Amino acid sequence: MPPRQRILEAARALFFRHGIQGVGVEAIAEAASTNKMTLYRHFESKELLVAEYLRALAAENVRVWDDLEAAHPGDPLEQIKAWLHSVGGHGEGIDHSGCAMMNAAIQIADPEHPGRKAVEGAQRTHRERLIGLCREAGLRDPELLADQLFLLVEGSRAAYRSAGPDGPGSSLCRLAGPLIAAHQQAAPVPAA
Amino acid sequence: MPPRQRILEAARALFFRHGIQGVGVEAIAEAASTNKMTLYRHFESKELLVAEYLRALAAENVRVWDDLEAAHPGDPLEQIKAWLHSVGGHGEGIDHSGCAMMNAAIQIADPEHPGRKAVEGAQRTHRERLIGLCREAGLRDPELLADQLFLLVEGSRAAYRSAGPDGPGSSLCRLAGPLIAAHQQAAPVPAA
DNA sequence: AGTAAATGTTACCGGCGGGTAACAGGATTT
DNA sequence: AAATCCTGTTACCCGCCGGTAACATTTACT
Repeated sequence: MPPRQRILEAARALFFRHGIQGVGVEAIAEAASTNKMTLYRHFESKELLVAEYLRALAAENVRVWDDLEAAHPGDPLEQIKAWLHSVGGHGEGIDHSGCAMMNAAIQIADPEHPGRKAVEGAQRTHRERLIGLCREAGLRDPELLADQLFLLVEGSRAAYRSAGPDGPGSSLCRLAGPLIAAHQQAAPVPAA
Repeated sequence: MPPRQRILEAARALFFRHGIQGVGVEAIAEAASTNKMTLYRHFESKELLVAEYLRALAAENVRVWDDLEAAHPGDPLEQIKAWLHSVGGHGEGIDHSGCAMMNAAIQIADPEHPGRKAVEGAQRTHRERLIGLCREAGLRDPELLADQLFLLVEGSRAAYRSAGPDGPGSSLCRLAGPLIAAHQQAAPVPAA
């Protein structure tokens, strides 16, 4: 396996565990079974390494969506549900890329950091894809529902960090289910 | 104003702008119109300063709830709506303490950090208070609705960081409104 | 084989950040 | 006025971290 890929993989694992600012380049190189020098032959600086790490994260994020589409072709509603299940459950097989994305968005305070564009772009395409799926599924108020689900998922990730795996974020499907069901009805919610 | 309070206030401002790891003790002291030495006479270490900063944040968080209760006595539903409005809108007058709480939860990777207990406790009481209000308001499925609102708000804060003030987090009230309305009906949501 | 490219190794630099020592000045109490 | 407490100032230590130089080593290509 080429060292560049090993470095990105090691960076990913360490960034997720200790935070972006919490890990030094030397630790990354060591975890990648190489040294600082070769790291700097592949990446100009730590900033750009972080940026590329985030781009890779974004790429994997869309890959998750593509896999879901391949698993449930022509069934957008099932894709949404499968996605909720893949980010909301606990145990193994969970997609943590979105969570890592959110961590990066918070840990990178500098608005000029090259990684911020990657994060913002990923979140944007993420949301648009969700809106598209809600629309394809023929759900009422697709934009509204998509934003609700989007925030629910982001909140679930945040709660995972602050309340642990047993917090309110663990029951994403239970929380999102009635929301989706409410948008499957033909009539809008009656006013109070 | 006593230096201890000035330091906490300066720390709060700087932590919010540049992140906890992004600001050094010297910058905090300088922003508090004092120096590093007096800072260390009031706080054993940066870790403990952070912990106390988070405790103060948690205290202000419950104060916000108390203010809401005082503003709408005996009307839990209005308290909830006012709270959503205070964290969801943009411009001035927004409560950023919860957002700072979430930032801290993500920026502090070390599970042994003394500030983590403050964060976890704050989130717990926060959620419990929300559940209590939903129950008092006579809403259906108060725990479910409370968790939905909780995640929606957390997600809104996260989106604020990754998508800016005009992202999906800006329309919290619009997103949460139908959710609350759905729980005001007597009959449960019909199965699909 | 021989050459070029990529990798490994060591040592180093400069800066910064957390934390402390020692002393000087100001305020308060009795 | 004396003693005490709190504050301000300066200087310093140590370790880490981002980044680089120089050279040795291996790999790969032809």
